[in-house]
Amino acid sequence: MEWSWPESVLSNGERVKEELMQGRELAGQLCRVFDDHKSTLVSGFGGGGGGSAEDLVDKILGSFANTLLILNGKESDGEIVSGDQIQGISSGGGSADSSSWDANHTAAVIKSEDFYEESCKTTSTFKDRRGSYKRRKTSHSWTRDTHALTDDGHGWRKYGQKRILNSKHSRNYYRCTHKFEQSCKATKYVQQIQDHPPMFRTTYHGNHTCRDLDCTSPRESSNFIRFGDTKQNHPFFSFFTSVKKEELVFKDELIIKKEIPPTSDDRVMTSHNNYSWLCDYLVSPDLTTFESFGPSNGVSSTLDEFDHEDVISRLMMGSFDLDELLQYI
DNA sequence: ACGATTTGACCTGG
DNA sequence: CCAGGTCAAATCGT
Repeated sequence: MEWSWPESVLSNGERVKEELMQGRELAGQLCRVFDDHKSTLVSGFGGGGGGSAEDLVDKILGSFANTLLILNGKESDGEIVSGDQIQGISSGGGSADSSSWDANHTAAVIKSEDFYEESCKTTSTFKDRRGSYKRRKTSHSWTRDTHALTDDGHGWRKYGQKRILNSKHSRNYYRCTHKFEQSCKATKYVQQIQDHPPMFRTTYHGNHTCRDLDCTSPRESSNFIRFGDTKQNHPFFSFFTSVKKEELVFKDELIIKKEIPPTSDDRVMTSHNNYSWLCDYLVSPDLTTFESFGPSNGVSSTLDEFDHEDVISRLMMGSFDLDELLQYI
């Protein structure tokens, strides 16, 4: 199918290139920052990190935001642009499915959904398909170790519990409260990995695409990246830096509330996919900007083979040839 | 009544 | 084959 980028995109190609080059440069700097914080990758972000990494990510986010806006031909000249606005822009272009971006990233989810759709179509076989799913192969997951079960600000609903081999404690599975209402694909599982002191490992999969305040951080008004906004408003950073005066603590299945000061050393983060977890934040599933040009408009022939995450990852790693990217424009 | 949790069944990837 | 991830009926809590 024939498809071409909007004229505004073509005329702004140079500016796109500039923005991306800046993003690449900043990403390179950020990578060096990460290297400096290898052992304590995440704790360095929050309280005692000095903020340099945050600043860099701010700038990178800004670059990408500007790029996306230019691509949309709706640049806003230095204006602070929130993710909400970006989504609004993108929704005008094509698919209104805010989860499509994420779907393109998470093969397992796609498979799962495909299967589910398939099940729905063949209603005769729909009944009793428990446990029928596609296990995620390449998990874009990250873990968070805490000494207590922390409230991460999202609405979770438990959907399963499992005893894990060679583990004293069973693993609890949670999905986003708004999984069905808003097709939010975020899941996590929590497992106690140590007794004294108690240590819990929470493994997150997928991003929240829901917009409910209960689901996004209740202390933040949006799950969307707020480009150009203060650091605190980045979900990425709020995850680490938001003040959690209240923490839920499990004790023999009894949940008690405990006042604790926000500590960063309590939060150890491990990515299972290098920087992809960061990319998940950098590119919110709701940022359907590329997608808005997408399949419904016939761009799929090009962009389907255009691994968004890979591109962003490579941009992050500074290994992407900008001309290579611009060929897609 | 309704939403959340529990729990055994079920299915898949490795 | 089996450990892990998910489903959904039963149960619980409000």
